[in-house]
Amino acid sequence: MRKLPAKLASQLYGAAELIAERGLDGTKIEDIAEATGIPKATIYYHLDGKNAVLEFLLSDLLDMIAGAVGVAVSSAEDARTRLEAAVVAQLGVMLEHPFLCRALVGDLGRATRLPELAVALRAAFYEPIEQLLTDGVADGSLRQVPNPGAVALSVFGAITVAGLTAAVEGPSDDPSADAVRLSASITELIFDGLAHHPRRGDCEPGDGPDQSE
Amino acid sequence: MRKLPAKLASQLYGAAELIAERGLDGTKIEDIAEATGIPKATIYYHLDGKNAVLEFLLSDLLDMIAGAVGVAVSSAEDARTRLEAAVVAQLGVMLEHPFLCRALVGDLGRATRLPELAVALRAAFYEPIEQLLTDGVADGSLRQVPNPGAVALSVFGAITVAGLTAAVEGPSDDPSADAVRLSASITELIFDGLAHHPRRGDCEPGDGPDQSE
DNA sequence: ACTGGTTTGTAATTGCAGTACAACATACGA
DNA sequence: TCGTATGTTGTACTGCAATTACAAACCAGT
Repeated sequence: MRKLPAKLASQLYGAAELIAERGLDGTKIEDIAEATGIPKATIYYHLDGKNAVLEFLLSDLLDMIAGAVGVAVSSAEDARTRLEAAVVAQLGVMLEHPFLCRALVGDLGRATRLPELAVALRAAFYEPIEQLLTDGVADGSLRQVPNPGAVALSVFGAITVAGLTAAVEGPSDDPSADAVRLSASITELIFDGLAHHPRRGDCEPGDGPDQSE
Repeated sequence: MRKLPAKLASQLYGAAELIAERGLDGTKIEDIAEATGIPKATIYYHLDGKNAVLEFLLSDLLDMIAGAVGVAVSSAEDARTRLEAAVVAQLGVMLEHPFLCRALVGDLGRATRLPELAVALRAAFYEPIEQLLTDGVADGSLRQVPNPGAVALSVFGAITVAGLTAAVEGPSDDPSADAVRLSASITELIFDGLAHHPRRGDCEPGDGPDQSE
């Protein structure tokens, strides 16, 4: 796993769509060779096999996500605001790279079984959120919940599943606009929930039925 | 895909742990034969191949989930209450069958590429939630959101990711107690959100900071 | 031109899924 | 009891595709 020459790296992306479409199993090394223009022997010279191709592509995606989220998270705002920014950032990268996302979903199992990727996955998706939730409690922008771990996981799930689904459903014309739209829905859910309650600040008891519970 | 004799079906479960551990790729048909005690030739007599083994195991899991959720959903309560029950039901089944869940995560890609399973997946996980959200708006127990589809997807993601992770992390001594605990965290998130706000009914403006937005 | 890394074509080699088939078992009605 | 249909299983075989081996270029830099 030496560092792959840049030219080859860029050619390898030509295999992303193929893998996304058919899964790694359904993709022969020969197909990858043909799609990328890199001969089989050369692929094997640089990479350890088919898995390594996937690993390369996905770790790149995860790095991009981790990077974008990292920027979003390190602003000076309160945690709630940074969480919103992180969601937009994460979805932005995902929608920007639908094929890689599809490949990720399609070979998630393999990905989690490749140790490096499993770590990168956590780092890209889960850890920033977990951190923001605890930050939010500290700076008062988010409320304290009884079981932060489980909640962080659910938030992570909400964002990631929505993003992956959107990415899988179809490449969009304007990924970043879609990312903003989608993240608005998600943040509304995770901040305000689905129950009826007065919005922050206003307080009309007539707003929702209040019998039960 | 005739209907597999009950005895074989039960033996097949012996392969779940193996597949969960190593993935379907890493599991040879011979291994499955050995683990289940069903000879290879017999497996091929009844099933169409390795994928069919996974398909059998997972469709069974999905049926169980769909069944349990179906019961939870069809009570006479309001949608919000039924959604809580559905979450408990879904998590209950998942935690009851950690190996199957691990196999599901591990071979999600394959699963979504097997048409029958893809449908069963939607039916077990996503559709009941989507339905409950619209029901909830109708009966007033949940509020209307701007983009119901995206929100349903996020709710689905929140529940499912939390459940799968819990199932993957390790078999528990008391699955149903864990399911209740976990579902409490999740429902709190999806109903009340993470922002500070007065709980339904009470209304102290001093409760949360109110400057921004 | 020499050396050490790359690149690539062309064979092997290997492992495993899936298939073929024959022998055997079991059930059940005639 | 026999015959037939259906299931069970061992064994050998086929075929595909991943991986490896290797030799012949190629391309710096010195």
